[in-house]
Amino acid sequence: MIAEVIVDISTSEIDRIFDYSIPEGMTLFAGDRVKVPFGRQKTEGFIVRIKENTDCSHELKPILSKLDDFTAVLPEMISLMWEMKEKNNLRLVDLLRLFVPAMMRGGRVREVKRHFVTLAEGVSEESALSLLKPNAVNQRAIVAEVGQSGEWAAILGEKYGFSAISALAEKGLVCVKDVTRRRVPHLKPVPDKKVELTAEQKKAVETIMRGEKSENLLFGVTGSGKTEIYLACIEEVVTQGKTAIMLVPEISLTPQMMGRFRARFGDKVAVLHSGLSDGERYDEWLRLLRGEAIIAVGARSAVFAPLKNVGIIIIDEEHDGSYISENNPRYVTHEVASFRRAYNDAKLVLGSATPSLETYQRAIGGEIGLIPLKSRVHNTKMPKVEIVDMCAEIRSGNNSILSSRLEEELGRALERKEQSMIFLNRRGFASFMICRKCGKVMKCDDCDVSLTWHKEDNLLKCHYCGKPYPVPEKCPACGESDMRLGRVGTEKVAEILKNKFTGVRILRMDRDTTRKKGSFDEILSAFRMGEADVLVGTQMIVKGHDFPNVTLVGILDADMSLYYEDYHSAERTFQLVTQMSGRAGRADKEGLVILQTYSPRHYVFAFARDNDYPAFYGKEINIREVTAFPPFTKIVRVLVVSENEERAFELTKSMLYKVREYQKESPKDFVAVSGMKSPVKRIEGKFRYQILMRLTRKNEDQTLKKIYEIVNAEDKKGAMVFVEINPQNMN
DNA sequence: AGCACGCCGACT
DNA sequence: GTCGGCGTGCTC
Repeated sequence: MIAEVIVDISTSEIDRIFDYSIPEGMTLFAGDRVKVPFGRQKTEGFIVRIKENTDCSHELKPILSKLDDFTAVLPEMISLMWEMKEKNNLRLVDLLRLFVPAMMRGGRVREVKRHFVTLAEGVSEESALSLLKPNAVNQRAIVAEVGQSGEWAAILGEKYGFSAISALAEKGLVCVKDVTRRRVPHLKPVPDKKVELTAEQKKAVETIMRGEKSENLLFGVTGSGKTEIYLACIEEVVTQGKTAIMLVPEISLTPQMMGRFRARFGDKVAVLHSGLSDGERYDEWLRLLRGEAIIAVGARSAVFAPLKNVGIIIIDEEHDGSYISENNPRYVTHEVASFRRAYNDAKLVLGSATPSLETYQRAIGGEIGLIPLKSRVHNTKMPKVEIVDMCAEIRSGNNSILSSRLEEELGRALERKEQSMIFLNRRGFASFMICRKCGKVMKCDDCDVSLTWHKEDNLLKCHYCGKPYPVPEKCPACGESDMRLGRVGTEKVAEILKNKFTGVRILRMDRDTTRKKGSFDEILSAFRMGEADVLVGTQMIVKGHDFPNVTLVGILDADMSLYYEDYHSAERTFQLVTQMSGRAGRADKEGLVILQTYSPRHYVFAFARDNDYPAFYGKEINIREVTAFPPFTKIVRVLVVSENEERAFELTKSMLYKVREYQKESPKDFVAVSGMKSPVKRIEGKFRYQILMRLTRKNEDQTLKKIYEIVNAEDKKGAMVFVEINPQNMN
């Protein structure tokens, strides 16, 4: 027999099938990991198929050995691998690596064996206690603690002394065994208040499980009880003997939600997220593969959980950017989930209060089901949102980042001894140009997308059509000469607050203050405990935890994401304002949100203030259609990276020429094609050039295939080429 | 990714 | 005369 093997070396030239002969007496399956001779060395590889014959002309080398005592990659995942290669032009090894915990590769798996103490066979807690003298306090305590379930010797020894354990073992009352220790991620179970579902929730569960659509958008605001619905659906799936995957955004892996899953489903839950150690991740993964755990909860990579017979996949906060992997194997969690849903004939649930335009469009169009949740479970009121015109502030002489209105309300909140959150909208380092007086932002005439400043040639450029514009000296709208590139920092804001309000206690949360592991939770819990009056932070304070004592939320420079140079910006801003508003006044107190902006009349803010997603959607989708942006088109970026600028340039030019040739052949498949330097021209000493195009949806699969062909045919020596579909950021 | 084969400068 | 520089070519 012959095995098709993908060798575990991540290079494009080697990323193809190599045939090996299977030695007599070795049983192997597709998905097994094996050791193989490769060239003059030995390497690990993945079997992707077993077959009878080979097309290979020379003699095959034999497989040396099987690496694990289980099949690491499910047949489903091998199908998924081919699908993802076809759709995204990814390397097969990179995909296989995604399916398997990093720790397994390179023969680094070591099972940790530890002494585990249980009651000896035929010995009950009572009988053991009756045999022990009353003064053998430690031994009696150990017996009581070991009870039915057993305990680790290390833990018992620390509390009661190791001699007591050995004494008990000597008497034959307990049994000490070497057991592979499971590195369980520590999760405090939260009391699972299993409440009766409301009629609305019951109906939602019914529609998800037995409705006509197998994919549904669960559309409801924070506090509308989505988690209850998820739990109920999973419970039902589990009683059917099937498994479940629950996905949450990376940052909102709140201990609360995890805790509720653990409380409801106990050991049946395995968690998979980036915070785990390699060992923990491996153990949890193996429990899923072996069927010891049947519910996978985690961030985007958990969508690859090695579960058979999946009954339901849930993507909570489906609009969240963390569901899109931006590096090496680039993938969109929804697409993977959709594949697994179909493969297993399972249910797929997308949950959000502010769905991505694409998802909502699919729901409205009837492609997937739409389940709206209207009522908030605890009947809390949505906060009042006030929009403050920052240009008016400047005109009236206030040059501070804080509007007088926000300052006033901050003072009041401090007096009332209530907490406030100040959100600073700073993302990426792309700089747009804004007039400090009238708020005019420089935009592309053709694309209605704000222009980005390119440092090298001091030009403003459109990232979608490549058109360059000179940097204006005066505002073209009002003639003001104070045109600036927008940018602020949390440190600065904290400093200003300290000067304005003496004695105010401030916590800062951004990339800098959360670098250390665990500091994220530390800051949040300190704030919850009331150790500070104001929390100043970036993106990361938006999600997750609710703080019952927060009644004021300030959003500084809400436009920062609005004029961020991509077409998503309005959508992102809406999501952000909505979520940030959800932080204010969640309990019995009414909340206030002060939203500072240079463009107070922008439609996003009105819709966000009224909490009217459908209206926002209606407006935004119309703009996308008129301007030919996703979801009506697909944006494709071919990024060329090389240490040699000439090489990057030539390669880009050559591919651009071929793309243009193809565009001439079928012009209807393209909206736009352009080639230019990447906005950030040099990263880590490597020059970056790019080809940007927008494809119409009708023929996108074929057009993409053609683009992949062009890229793959190119001789890429001395350079790297990446093809990105709908890239989130375009540095 | 490795590791060999291959064709040009400073050393016993 | 040889030892070794790392350029490029191949791996079932």
